[in-house]
Amino acid sequence: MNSDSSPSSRASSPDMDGMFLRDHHLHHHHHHHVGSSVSSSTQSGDQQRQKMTGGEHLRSGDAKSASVGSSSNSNKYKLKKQVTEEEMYQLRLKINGRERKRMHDLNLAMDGLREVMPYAHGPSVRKLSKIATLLLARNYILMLTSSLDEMKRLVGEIYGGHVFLHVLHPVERATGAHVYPSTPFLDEGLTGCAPSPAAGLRLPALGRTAVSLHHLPGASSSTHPHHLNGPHETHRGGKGRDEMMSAVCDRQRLRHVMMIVNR
DNA sequence: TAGGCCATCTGGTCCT
DNA sequence: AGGACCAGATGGCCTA
Repeated sequence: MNSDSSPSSRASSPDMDGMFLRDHHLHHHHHHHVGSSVSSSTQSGDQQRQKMTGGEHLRSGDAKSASVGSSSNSNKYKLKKQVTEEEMYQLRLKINGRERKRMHDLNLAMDGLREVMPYAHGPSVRKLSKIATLLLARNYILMLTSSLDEMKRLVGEIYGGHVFLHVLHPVERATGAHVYPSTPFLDEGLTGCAPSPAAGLRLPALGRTAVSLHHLPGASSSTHPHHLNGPHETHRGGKGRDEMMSAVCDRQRLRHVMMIVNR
């Protein structure tokens, strides 16, 4: 399954069963055979299967053949040796299929996360990348946590401290410093300007695909399709927080808040 | 065209 | 032993 069903989706994914073995995988110890691997990616499944089951298909780098060679039990060795190439082919297909399913499930979970993220959804909006989704989610959680804490403090003040429930933010617990999301959800993780070292999300080493911070949706530009800033404040005491406070002052909503707090 | 993002395959490791 | 998980490698698609 291709999880990209949005405008950002690829036009097509290679035939799954057909690409179970690329040329560069057959030549596992000879990576960077660019020329041959390019053509192999367009081969049909039958063509690749023929390679796999052909005379020179099993290199020492192959997992199963390697396990055969490393076996210390001679009987086991003979049994392993009897595994036919067809069986190995089927096993490879099976393993690849499991891995595909695992990644698809991961992508489904990522889609579920995107659905609850505060950014523009829609068919005309490019969906968040995986890294952007995770960074946004983290900062969104941080913001919600501190907002909840502030609501509870306000409720406590209104009721003369009788219902004062100060829930320490995880970062506060770790550092003793009070935490407010001073930047848009995504911005914090992207810039590394987290409230504290404990909260700072360091960008992982992304290999050849280094993330361009300024290109991530909503990171800085308000003209980008994703407005992560949206109705949420960009700093302490911003518009979003004012709205929240006014909402809390609404008597009906205050009752609702009290129900939640005292639950 | 380069860079970003992604899907897929693969081999290794860990767990049940 | 088999499955889950992970990271590396590779090629395809898209966009600035």
